[in-house]
Amino acid sequence: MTEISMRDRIAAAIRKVPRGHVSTYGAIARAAGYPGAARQVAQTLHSSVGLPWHRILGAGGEIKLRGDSAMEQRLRLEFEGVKFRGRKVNMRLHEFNFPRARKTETSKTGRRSGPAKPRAARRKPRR
DNA sequence: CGAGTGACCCTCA
DNA sequence: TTGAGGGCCACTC
Repeated sequence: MTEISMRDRIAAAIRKVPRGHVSTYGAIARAAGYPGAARQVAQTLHSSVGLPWHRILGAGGEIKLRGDSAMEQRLRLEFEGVKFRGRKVNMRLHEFNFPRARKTETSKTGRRSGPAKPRAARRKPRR
């Protein structure tokens, strides 16, 4: 059952991000159960309302927005106590870790410890 | 039903 | 560190 739409699930993950913390599209997508669906996270933020969209940043903690939206997001985050490091956010201090997300904890290299799911379709036509 | 788009991510050089 | 390329997935026209 649980015919939950992907957006609802993503929205739920976004709502789990507490104030003063931030997350990335990829992290939200993974926490929602859709690894690689980072783009859908962005669309969900656009379609859904009432979500802390300003707490969602791009990879590396950089704001991928443009124009006034980017400025607003930055202001909102700073207002919540998020520190910015130049144009990027200091994820090291505010990157939220999802409770359900079991990413095998990155050791130290920060890389994913092997593809839990053999993405066979990840073939590269070498050109 | 097909093609294009998008508040993106990851990997390699 | 920065830059470029390829891939993923849902929604819209």
